[in-house]
Amino acid sequence: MVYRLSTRLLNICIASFCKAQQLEKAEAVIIDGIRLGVLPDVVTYNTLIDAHCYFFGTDAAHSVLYRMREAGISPNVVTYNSLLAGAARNCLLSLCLDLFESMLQAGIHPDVWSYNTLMHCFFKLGKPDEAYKVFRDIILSNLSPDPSTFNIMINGLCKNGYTDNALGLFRNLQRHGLVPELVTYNILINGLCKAGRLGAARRILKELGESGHQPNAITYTTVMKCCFRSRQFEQGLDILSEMKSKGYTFDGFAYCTSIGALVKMGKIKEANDYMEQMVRNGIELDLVSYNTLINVYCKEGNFVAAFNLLDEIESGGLECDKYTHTIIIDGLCKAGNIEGAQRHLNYMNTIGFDSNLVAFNCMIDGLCKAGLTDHAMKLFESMEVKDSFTYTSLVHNLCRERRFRCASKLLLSCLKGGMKILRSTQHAVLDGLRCSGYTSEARKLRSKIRLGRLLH
DNA sequence: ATAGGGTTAG
Repeated sequence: MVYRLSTRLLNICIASFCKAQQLEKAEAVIIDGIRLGVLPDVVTYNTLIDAHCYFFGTDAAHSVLYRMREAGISPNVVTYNSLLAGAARNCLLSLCLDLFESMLQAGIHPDVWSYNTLMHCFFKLGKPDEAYKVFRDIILSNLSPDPSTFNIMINGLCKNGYTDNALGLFRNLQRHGLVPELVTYNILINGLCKAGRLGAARRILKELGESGHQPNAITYTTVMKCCFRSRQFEQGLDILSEMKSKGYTFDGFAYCTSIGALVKMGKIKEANDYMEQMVRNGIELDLVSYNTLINVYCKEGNFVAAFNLLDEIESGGLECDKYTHTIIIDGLCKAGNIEGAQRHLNYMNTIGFDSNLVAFNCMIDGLCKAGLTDHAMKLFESMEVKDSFTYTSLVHNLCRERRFRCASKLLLSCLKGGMKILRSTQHAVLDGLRCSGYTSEARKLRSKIRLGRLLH
């Protein structure tokens, strides 16, 4: 009895060190315990494995598993679930499947958590059919699905483009008398909104209000983002002030959503206020937050501060990504520093981001606006992938320079690539050709545009 | 455990 109690205490102690990411202290406690005659048990090792998965990855966790077996302790379903979660987090599908296999071979029955994790992994890798098979297995087996099963399903269906199925599953739950959790509502509202189904999203939001759940900060951030995404800026700002006045705590997500929208609206001063508040409140900055802040600095022309943050990212052990570089390049272009932008673009290419389409688009647009159209054309020709942004910048600028035949050529290759381009852009080219006397060219272009519409 | 945040043209 005394022994069991001690092991429990040992495990509680180890769990708190693991949670604080002090794994060497956890190990030291194990050694002390052994010295005192208190041996680690399966819970001890499971705690360690879970923490290793989280902080150091699956390989580290597997070496703990090895030590566990050496110590003569057999893994159980919890052990495997931790390993599965680690593998799923890193999208290591084949590892997930291997773990399932060895679990079965060891005679350990997977539980709902195991299945949920596998399902989530399939969804994350864009394999909704496989995920659905797992879901069916849960239903057909004598395990019963838990609320997370449905949340993972609804989220996965939304993320993979099956919004209607997600909505259907949600309604099915309600028909069976199950009360959806707040998470479920949040998942569905976000999914519907991203699919452009604003009416349905609003309906679910209303139902959430009638459900007895209190919306949380995530609900507010989600809905706010929905408004901004659909360019309903005033409504988004209303939700922002409601969130503030109701005393919700802002985390990095809420701040970044608000700051990003304010920058887009040109409210740089307000964006800066929120930025200062965010830092003052001690929000730990991750890469997305850094990028958001760098964007604010760029848009207010404070490139010293922007580049300082760039250094801070790297010295803090994070790595700039394509967003960081795009924000810098676009910022320099918009501030009229074309040479600086070109320099950063070259630098970006040398460090391996040479297929950053958005950054190239920003550079093209910047060159165009600076009147360096030929330079922009050269860059355009060197690009392997182009999209409608690329074409729109160039076509508009060529029209401005009254080079309508060149614009027409580009417009055609854009349409031939199956890319959508605004009617107003097409009309700019057509009208330009007509007004400058190229009537037959205009006619030809118009019929080709019509043909293109039929084909795509 | 499952939910929310960052970049470009007109």
